[in-house]
Amino acid sequence: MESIEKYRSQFIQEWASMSSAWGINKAMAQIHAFLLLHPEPQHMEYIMQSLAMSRGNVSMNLKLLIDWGLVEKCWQKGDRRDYFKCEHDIFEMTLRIARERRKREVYPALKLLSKSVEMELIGEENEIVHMQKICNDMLILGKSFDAILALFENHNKTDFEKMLENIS
Amino acid sequence: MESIEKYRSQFIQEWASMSSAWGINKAMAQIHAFLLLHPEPQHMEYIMQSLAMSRGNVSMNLKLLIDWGLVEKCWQKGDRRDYFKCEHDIFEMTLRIARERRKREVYPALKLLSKSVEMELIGEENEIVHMQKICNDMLILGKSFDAILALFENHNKTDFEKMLENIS
DNA sequence: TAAATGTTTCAGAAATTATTGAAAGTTTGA
DNA sequence: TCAAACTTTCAATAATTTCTGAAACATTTA
Repeated sequence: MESIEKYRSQFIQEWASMSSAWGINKAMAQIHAFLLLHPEPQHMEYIMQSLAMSRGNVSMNLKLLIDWGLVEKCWQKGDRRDYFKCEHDIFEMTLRIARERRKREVYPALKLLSKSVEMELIGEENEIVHMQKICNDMLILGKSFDAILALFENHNKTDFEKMLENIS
Repeated sequence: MESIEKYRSQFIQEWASMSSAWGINKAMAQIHAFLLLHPEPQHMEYIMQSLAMSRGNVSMNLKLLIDWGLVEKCWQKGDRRDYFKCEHDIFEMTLRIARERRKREVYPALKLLSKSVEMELIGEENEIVHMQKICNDMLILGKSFDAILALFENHNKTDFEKMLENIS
């Protein structure tokens, strides 16, 4: 008969240890997992205490999570403190992550590639043709992935499940 | 009539500046872009000089690129130095990146989620049910993405293009 | 309006990651 | 077998990123 806190913090630690491979910082991953695993909204004091993290760090990373659309503020009546709740629907959560990554990571890459493809170069034929081909190929594949993500963003869970059935 | 070197290094710099958002280190991104944009294999000395990077750094990151399956060593007859060439087929390159990321990032996450779902907990009903549900939902969605990646890995470019046509 | 309660910001400190360069290691061919 | 040519490793250093905590800021209510 172990307490749930123990399993929760173990999960949070292990989840956060993978965060750098996924390109997000550890504190952000911890706070997100913490809110995800709690059924009810939590306030800052309790997050700070549970994760042994400074007020500044919690505040900054909650703000980042809000920017990503993964967490929002809410209030409990009779309590002046801000509470924070996260999206508990995993499909919806994934949609939001996909949307942000598309905006922050995919789009700048496509922009650089388009610019490179459009650039008109003269001289040293072989190498230029090669560079243009590489950029063009990356642009085409990049656009395909972008299209897949856009599609994912604009469909609901049922559509996605149907697509998965068709695909396999 | 500008020299191609200028455009090449500009591309390499801008591409590498996005690397941290994609979770890979700058030197690795630079070397990969450098080899990608050169039609012929290159040796270490030239990479070091072109990217103004130390021997150790180039050596280490070439090794990492080889581990990722993105670069391989080759030789030119009459020359004892190692030359390095990268996969120039962008679709094949993407396949290899997908395969590695699946192995390094997706699989450990699925493993943790499975472990958490299988864990038998007693007491504090509400919170446990919630935690199990979240882990289970993440596991299901994670498996779907893993399946999509696996599918991508096992098909060729033509299959992929067909899928894209059907999907839109 | 002022005290109480709560939140955000930000400069400096700490931790983490990346980079260098020189020494050790390896391979080749005379 | 030895020297020449080249590559790898790794301890020290540098750069970057993250975190802290205290001060500034904001809001509420008596």
